[in-house]
Amino acid sequence: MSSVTFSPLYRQIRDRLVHSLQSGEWRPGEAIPSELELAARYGVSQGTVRKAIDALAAENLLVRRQGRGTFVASHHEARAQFRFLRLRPDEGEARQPTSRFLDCRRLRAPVEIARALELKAGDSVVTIRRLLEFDGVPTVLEEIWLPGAPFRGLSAERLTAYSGPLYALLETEFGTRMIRASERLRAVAAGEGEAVALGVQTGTPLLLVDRVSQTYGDKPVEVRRGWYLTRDHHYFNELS
Amino acid sequence: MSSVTFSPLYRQIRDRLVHSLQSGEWRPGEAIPSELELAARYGVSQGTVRKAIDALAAENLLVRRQGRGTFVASHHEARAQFRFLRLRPDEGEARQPTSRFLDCRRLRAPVEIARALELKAGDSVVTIRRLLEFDGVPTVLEEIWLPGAPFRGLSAERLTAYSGPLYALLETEFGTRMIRASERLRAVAAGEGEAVALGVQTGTPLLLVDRVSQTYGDKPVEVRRGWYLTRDHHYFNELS
DNA sequence: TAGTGGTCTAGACCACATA
DNA sequence: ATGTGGTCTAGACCACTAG
Repeated sequence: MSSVTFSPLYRQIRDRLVHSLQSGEWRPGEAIPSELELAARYGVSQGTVRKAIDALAAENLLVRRQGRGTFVASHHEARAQFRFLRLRPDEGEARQPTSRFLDCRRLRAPVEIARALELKAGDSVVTIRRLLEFDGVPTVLEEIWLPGAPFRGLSAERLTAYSGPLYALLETEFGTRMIRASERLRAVAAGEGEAVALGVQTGTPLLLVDRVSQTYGDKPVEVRRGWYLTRDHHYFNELS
Repeated sequence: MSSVTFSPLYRQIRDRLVHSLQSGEWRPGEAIPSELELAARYGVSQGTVRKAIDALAAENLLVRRQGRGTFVASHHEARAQFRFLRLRPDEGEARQPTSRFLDCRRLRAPVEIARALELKAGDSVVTIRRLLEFDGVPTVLEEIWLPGAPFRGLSAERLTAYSGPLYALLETEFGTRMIRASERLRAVAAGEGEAVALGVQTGTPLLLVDRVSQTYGDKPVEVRRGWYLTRDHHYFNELS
């Protein structure tokens, strides 16, 4: 086998596990089969399955729980709540924001959005605008873009009826799980619209956060732009 | 052994390896002994040493190179250059900035700095101000605070004579290696000083980055505040 | 060719959760 | 008591690097 093609067994097992996750064979929050069962199924040793699962646990696709089993990660779990929202209060514990939905429309994808979501120009997309409030204080204004097809039933009513994290809703109701995202941050001056929404003066410095999220297979399925008011909060990041 | 105290063998080996790194037994860039040698030294199997090394490689303290050996990570390596500088150009490849040192003074630690560095109020500290330029464009203004004792010989001349990354100099000349850092980001308006240094108008939105860096044993050894001009650059972050 | 890390296996035993 | 993941071992063989 040529060296550029070489892929160790545990990597192949990892990929088959991802395929099972992607196909919905095991759903978020559920346990996957035990290591010994999987070893038997794939005809490899337990150690090889273990290494494959270790890799997926490191990627946060699976969660190991000693004595209980290995579970498919879910945005409904408490530990996942702050993985994709890095804003923290300057003082005190991080708290769950409440979201106020301002808008939810379907339209044809603008060129920029289409490119980021790997759609054809003119394909249908859903756009959402919302305001996140911490303890009643408007702190983040967000503009979200999703491909229309996988989120056909998404509407303002559906969003308003739900109180948890958006990604949890998308995971449960539409079977699309966000597993990774990349963000680009900038400092900008608040425009008219942002200023009104966040209750600050035009020109106030805001943290602009552009995000592209991906699901299984590195497929981009969300584009998001957020304006963060960092008067009493900050964006937290660990470098290692 | 009570469950709160339980520490697996590979974890103990990991800690002994860290101790050897901290004591300078193996220096940045050098190879550590082979897995079999270490297994013999510690009286455990190769597999256990392997797991300990895997953990340290995941923490970026060691770097594995198949066929060659395992090496102590160093800030002199190309792969480390952008681990602690997350600013990237909006267009094109990331390039190494040049730094212009504005100031380097020794003084008694202000209360805030002393607390962050776990010093006694009044202990000696070194403070550095510098400007990072990308392709000649001033883009980051930084104010750095280091404890005085470990960096006794640090001076403006020493800094100016050196052209590489600051952490590489601190590692080589003073034996202190930064291994981890946490950052807090905010958007702020440029004050008089920042505006002049960066060549922008007062009030221009800037990305304010506050960092605390740690060396072995989670000991904080650097406090840094940076003002990032995000006109043509952005702060990049991966969420997973 | 020798030495290094990388993969894979088989088996024993430990820690933890649940019934 | 049972079943799960977690640890540890010993040994065989593969992939890669360097002399």
